[in-house]
Amino acid sequence: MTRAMTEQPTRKTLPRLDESLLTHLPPFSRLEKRQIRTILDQASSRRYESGAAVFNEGDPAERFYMLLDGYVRVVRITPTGEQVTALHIPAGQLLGIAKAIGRETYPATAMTATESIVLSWPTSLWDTFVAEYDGFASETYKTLGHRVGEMNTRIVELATQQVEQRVANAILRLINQTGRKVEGGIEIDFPITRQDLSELTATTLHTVSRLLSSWEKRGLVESKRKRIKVCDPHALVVLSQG
Amino acid sequence: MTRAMTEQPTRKTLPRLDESLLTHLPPFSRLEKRQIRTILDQASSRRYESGAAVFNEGDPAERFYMLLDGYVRVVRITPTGEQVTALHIPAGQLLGIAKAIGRETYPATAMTATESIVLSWPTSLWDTFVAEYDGFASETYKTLGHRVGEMNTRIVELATQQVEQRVANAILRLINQTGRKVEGGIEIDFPITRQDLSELTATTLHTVSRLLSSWEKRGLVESKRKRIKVCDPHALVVLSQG
DNA sequence: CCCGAAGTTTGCGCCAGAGCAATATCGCGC
DNA sequence: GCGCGATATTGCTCTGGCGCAAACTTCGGG
Repeated sequence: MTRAMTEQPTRKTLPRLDESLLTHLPPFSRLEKRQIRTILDQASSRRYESGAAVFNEGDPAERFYMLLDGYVRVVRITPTGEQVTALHIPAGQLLGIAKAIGRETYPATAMTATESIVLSWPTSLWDTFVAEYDGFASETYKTLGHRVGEMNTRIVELATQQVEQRVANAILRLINQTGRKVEGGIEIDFPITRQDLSELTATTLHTVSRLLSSWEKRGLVESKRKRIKVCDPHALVVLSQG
Repeated sequence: MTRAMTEQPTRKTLPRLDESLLTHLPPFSRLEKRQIRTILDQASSRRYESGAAVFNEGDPAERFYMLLDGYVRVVRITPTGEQVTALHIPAGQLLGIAKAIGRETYPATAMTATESIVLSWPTSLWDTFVAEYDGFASETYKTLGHRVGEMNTRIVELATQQVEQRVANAILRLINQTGRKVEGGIEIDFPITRQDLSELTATTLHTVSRLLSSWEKRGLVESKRKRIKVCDPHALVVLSQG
């Protein structure tokens, strides 16, 4: 139920950032090398441990971020201390873009799911980015649109599907976003606990554990501590349609 | 469970639109009378019966809309035909703003909950509006931000609250958005069925009916067919916190 | 190598709320 | 004023999955 609050990320400015970090990322892909240089020179870079908070729900939105490497979970914490995961963000996406939707504070907490590398800029630069950099605004809003779609899907799932289907869907989505092909199947390439999955699917870690056990018996998945490998994706898809 | 699809809105261009329709609405409030005139001249206006679809999920987003009067429910329909209400939109807000989030199609269906009056413009004008009209973009994104917040809240509610709390919350939200003060309480000022409420809270009409009956016995609400009046809002708030 | 913390598995009982079904009521159209 | 379809109420049953509890496994640190 309640989870320990993990804390404080070690700040660390990396030597010097290379332009190639950004050139292939959608929000920046239409920009000149020179522009990217400017952007990088204004950025700070930070490494976060796994489980660290990049920003917290309700904090003033002083910076916006680009996740260079790792995974981030966007979670909300209820008055009773339960966590609900609203979204998973893979490397290469912006986060903390409260400004884009006219907010002064972050609407949710962002926690790293693995060790992660993050760039950030002060929110005061947001308007400049939007105005000066071709494609930045439109790509950002595309990301936003995608997230809205995901949230919508999650609402529909929560409203209509059984737990088994939700868990199957969640795993499939993780596999799609972050699957790594391995011997005998596809693995979610970051550590994920039963607890994490239960927060993602609005159930308990017990139920998730039972489901995984049962699937493992049937040969659909294999899982060790914090690792899940899907051996028969198609069967999972069938399950998820229920 | 499944609902009849109601259909086709009667098109009707009203005589001539008055500038005062828009001057006080946030997206247009900073504009000159002259600009508003231009905007109105490009708009078409339409009246929809209660229960009509303004646009459907998946349709190409050819127009965007401003709800002048009435209420609109934004719903998604599952493969099995169940409806899930994602959002309620009161008069004075934009809808169908797929373009704002980089989408080419509408992500959900918008159905009127009452007879409604709607203005619309071709999506091709979107960029012009954003570029030419001061405050239009920022107000739009504020609306969007607000909706994202609502969706988030709904996810958390679905994930953590009991049915009774969800129904109480839903009613309170409707009262806040659209409450009309009447003799002995506050009433939701559009017709809403048990079925509608169940789609809003991801439960069944039976359960909603039972809850309302029980609340009525305790004097918290009074309800007739399609009408709900809250007599003791505070008690409902207490319930909703559970 | 051992210990403790974190993560996982599994059994059991229970209950909120869904499903089913029958009946009652409302209000519109003719 | 009547009849029918849409809406609402209520009783009964059945079950998914949660809460609780206890044991087991894995891993990292000293």
